[in-house]
Amino acid sequence: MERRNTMQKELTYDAVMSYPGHPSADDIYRVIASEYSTISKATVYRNLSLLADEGKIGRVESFASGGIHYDKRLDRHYHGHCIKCGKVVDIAVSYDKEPSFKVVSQEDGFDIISHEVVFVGTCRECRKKEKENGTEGIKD
Amino acid sequence: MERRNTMQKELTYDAVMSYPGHPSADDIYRVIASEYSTISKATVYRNLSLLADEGKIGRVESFASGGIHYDKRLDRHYHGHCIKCGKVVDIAVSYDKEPSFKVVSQEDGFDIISHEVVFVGTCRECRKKEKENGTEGIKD
DNA sequence: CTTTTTGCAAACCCTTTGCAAGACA
DNA sequence: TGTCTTGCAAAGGGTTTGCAAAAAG
Repeated sequence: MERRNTMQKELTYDAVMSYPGHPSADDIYRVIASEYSTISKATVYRNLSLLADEGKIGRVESFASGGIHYDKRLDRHYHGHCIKCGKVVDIAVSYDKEPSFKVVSQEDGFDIISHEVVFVGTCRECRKKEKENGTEGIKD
Repeated sequence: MERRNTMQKELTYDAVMSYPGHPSADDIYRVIASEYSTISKATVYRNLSLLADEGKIGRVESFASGGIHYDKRLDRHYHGHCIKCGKVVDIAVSYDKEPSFKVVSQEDGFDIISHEVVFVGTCRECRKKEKENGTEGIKD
């Protein structure tokens, strides 16, 4: 499988690099389509997946929305997943104590490749919206 | 909203409690449908979601498959997500050092409710399958 | 030229929803 | 009774796939 360079591939990569935050595939598609209207959604999906597989961009599973988000940052860092809107945001944290895990039981035979720490919560925009609407406590 | 008990709700709960591992909604549906063939998939989905919201069963987002899995265990424990088949398995770990996180920057205004530690890797069945087929290194 | 990549549309998977009929309290 | 819950079928969203035409090397 010899890999070829195409304008669509570059547009996809550039769009991720210049997108603020953690865009979904559809976010990227819309950006590109706005200036290159004939690009296909399938092409964008394929190229994003390819770029992530090649390690050129990051791939983030959203805990909250279930969908896939992409990330220009390749270094190890932490994400917050907003339970209200599903958005993924970078979180700067440090450990008081660095954790180190020890696998106590491998009876299930699971082979650990890596671990992720995911923060779950609410983003500023969603809390602001709730405060404005004052609907926090309202149940049907 | 007064909640009512139905046979479907009990069947759903019982199916989760007796299912080994971490079934998807569809896994549970198939179990119930095999002996109570008129149950609707929507009912199972609704009841699983309800039971999880009520804290009677656990809900697990699968990193690997993107879908939702359910869990009979309600205590805090750790999961391994198989990148090959998407299965969720329990992992017994202990910390050499308990981590404690400190949020260094809240410039993004993210409000942390909880955090999850997710182990990513391969389950025994998938590694066994790979070994048998000997297809590890084969690329198209 | 050969093989990869594209665009299109349809297929797919998993989950949710609208609604009338049925079941619980 | 009143209203919560069910079953059905259809809609939904996010992503993937098959295929012929176009483009890269």
